[in-house]
Amino acid sequence: MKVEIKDLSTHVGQEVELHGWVQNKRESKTLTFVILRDGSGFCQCIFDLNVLGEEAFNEVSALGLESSLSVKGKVVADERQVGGFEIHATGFHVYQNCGEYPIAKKEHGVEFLMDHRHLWLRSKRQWAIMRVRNAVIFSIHNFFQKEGFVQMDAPIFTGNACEGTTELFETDFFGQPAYLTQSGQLYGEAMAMAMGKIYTFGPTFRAEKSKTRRHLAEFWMIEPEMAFFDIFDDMDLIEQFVRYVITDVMSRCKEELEILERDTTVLEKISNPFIRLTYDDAVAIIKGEKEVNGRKTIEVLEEDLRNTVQQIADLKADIESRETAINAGGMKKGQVNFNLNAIDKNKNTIKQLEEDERNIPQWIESAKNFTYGGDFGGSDETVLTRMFEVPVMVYDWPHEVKAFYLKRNPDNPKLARGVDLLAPEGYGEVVGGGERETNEQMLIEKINEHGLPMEAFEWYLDLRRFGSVPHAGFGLGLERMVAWICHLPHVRETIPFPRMYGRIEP
RNA sequence: GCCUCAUUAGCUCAGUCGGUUAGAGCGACGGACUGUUAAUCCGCAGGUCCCUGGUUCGAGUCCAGGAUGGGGCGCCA
Repeated sequence: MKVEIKDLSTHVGQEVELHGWVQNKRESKTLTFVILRDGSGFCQCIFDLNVLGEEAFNEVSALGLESSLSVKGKVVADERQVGGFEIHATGFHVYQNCGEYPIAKKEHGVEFLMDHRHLWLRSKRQWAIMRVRNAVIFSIHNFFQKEGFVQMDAPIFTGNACEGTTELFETDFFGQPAYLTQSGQLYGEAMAMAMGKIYTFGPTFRAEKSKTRRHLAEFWMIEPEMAFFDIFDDMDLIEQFVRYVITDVMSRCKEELEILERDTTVLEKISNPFIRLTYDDAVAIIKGEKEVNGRKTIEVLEEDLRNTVQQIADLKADIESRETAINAGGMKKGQVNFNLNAIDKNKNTIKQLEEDERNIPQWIESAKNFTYGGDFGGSDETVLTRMFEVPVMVYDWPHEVKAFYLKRNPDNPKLARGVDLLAPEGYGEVVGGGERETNEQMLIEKINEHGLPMEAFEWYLDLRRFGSVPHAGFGLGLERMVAWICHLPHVRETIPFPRMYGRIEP
């Protein structure tokens, strides 16, 4: 009977047939252990010389990693195994025995792995990440659907740079210049006026030459837009939404998060209320004028820097002692390998820590010198979120630094009702949104101020001419959300084939 | 666009003050051993030291320029 690995628990004691690839293999004289992966899971299959006979046994022993095959055998429960089951093979069919597989069972560099992304996706960590991504997408749809939102799609080709700020990819649309969308936001507003509550879910393109762990040139964004919502309704929804998605994904991806060695106690903090700060309060905290739990940002950062320096020293001492032990001789080869591996790992960690060591002083300077009125930089976000265990929402921004379509605070027209949700653990801005300007005249002023072509916004202004209502929305960066949930060092691992500055293949 | 770090075997990395024939581990391959989970043992193969130019009796090593990549800033989700 043909079954998938994920369903083995319902077939204990039965003869089944699995189809998959050799994820790993260990051989001995009479037994060969193959970790088979079929996309749904991993399962050890045991091939016994005495069961299969010499010819068949030699064939399976000779299989290279990622060879494809089907295996017939009996399902046996075994607690020691990943997934809890193993197969005692009675027969098999090889689809292809492949040669040396490029991705070895050891640490690889980023560039090598990115060049082999089409194969890297098969590895266990990537498998886990892609399943979390899938779960996040599923949860997002679940949340909005149960809340009565209608999913609608914004166009990907646009005729103009709609927000006028970022650089866009230009393309040819039947002889006219066109751009790949940087946001579905404006179209979302039009759709919300038709349906009440909508959300878009699609790819977004930014032509910025960003080289950071948070940026992609092509990424997926979820943009809900709600009629009759103000900034506070918006923040309530953001909080509810983010909490729902994370809680749901944690419960459905236990195995995946375990593979990723994600410390979920940090994620569980999501059940506590999120921090809400006005821009003014956030600036005071960043600059160290206001304490959080009796501590100032600069002190915390300086302590982080000292810890980093200490960690580097500790790791170097560890490397040195291992090297001394190896050079002293008398060590078994296996032990030597183990120590060499540990040294390699430590050296990699040191490289990362040394980058922190170079960056943290810059962040401290940037925090000290932050001038009121400016937008937050990546480092300011890191500094601010470093002070809290839960996501932080910052709202009421100086209107100059935010998009033209944001509504002004009626009590203080210098402030725009935008809100950013900053994730903990250095993941930065995961959500950006706010209440939209409803006043036609204010919008016209802003469009002129930004030097945008008025004729391209006539349709948008119509939304304020015909039944204008308070409304709000936000945009969630899918990849940043996945990176945060999985605790990944870079968003490039959260999308099957990342498109970023300097990377268009594979 | 700016700052910073890097580039040596298929992969991960050593390579001292500029010195003679460039090393290790992993992987691969051949063999021994083993209910194994990246920690057994022996053997074997494997190099355009990123590119160009310069300094020098001599450059993987020093200098200049370039390419590619990592990270940070700006920009943003």
